[in-house]
Amino acid sequence: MASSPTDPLTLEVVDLIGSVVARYHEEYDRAAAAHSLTGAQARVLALLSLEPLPMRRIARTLKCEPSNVTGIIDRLEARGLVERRPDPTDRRVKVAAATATGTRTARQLRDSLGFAREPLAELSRAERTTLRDLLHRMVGEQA
Amino acid sequence: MASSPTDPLTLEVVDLIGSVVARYHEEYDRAAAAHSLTGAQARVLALLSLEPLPMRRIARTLKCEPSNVTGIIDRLEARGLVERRPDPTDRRVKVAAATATGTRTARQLRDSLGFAREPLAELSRAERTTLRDLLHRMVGEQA
DNA sequence: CCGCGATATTTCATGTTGTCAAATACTTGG
DNA sequence: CCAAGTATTTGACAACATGAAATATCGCGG
Repeated sequence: MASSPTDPLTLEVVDLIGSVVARYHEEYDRAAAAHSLTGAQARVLALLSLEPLPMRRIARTLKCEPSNVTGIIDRLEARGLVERRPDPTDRRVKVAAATATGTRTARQLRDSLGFAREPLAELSRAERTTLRDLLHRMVGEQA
Repeated sequence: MASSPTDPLTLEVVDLIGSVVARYHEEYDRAAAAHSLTGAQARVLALLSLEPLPMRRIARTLKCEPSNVTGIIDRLEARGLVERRPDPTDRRVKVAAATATGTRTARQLRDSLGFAREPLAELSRAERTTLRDLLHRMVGEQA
């Protein structure tokens, strides 16, 4: 190990990551609230706007119980943003898919988020590249 | 603004930050669960281990309603990790303070977190310094 | 000094998210 | 075909979050 857990520099970086995490959530929830969505609903809608997914896969991606996903999809479906489809190859599974309205909402959400997180604009292109590489190695190593 | 919201490099960094956020939560909740604490409880306990705070200040730091803090402190107090003290200068306010046990728990929590987040060790000292500076500018600009 | 508006905390009602256990429906391999 | 396994839902419950209303206290203007 390159440094002890209590190494001051490491602790400082860990704290900074904590700040970034807090900030990220704040903005994510605010953007979601602008569409009367909760953070969890927005996350699932964003997922489904990429591709339809069976309930189980959503749960695995979110690292939560499938029974939890039922409720979230229920609420999204009640608002017409998502629909449940049968899986032709396995009648047990239900595939959740974003509706046209849902896809549109997801795109607006993503745009407003990308825009809100633009403090990255304070960094130069070269700096953003460096940041990308460092973060990539971090998440790469821990995955 | 230095780049459009849909700039590919910016979007990639934003996605990476999303990964870091997810990973951070996962580890934070796991470390908290090791002490039978929820994420919110662990966060408040960590706060109070630095210095005692009035309920209102806790709410402001957590960006939530004061009525929410009441419940979290209730649960921490029931387990002897925190205590409510009167404020000598204003009898309306109650100051929440970590007990000796609470302080010890908070320290263990912090150590295990620092250790768990040691994928930072994959980065050299110079790289961690660069990362610190970049993150610092990010959160500095947006604060 | 008195009273009135502001502030700190709590309580209550309600909604969302999360867990776990059990029920139901379906698939698959022996 | 049947038993074991899988996908989803349901129900009970806890934590977290908000907002409105109640209570206690503060501080200031008159």
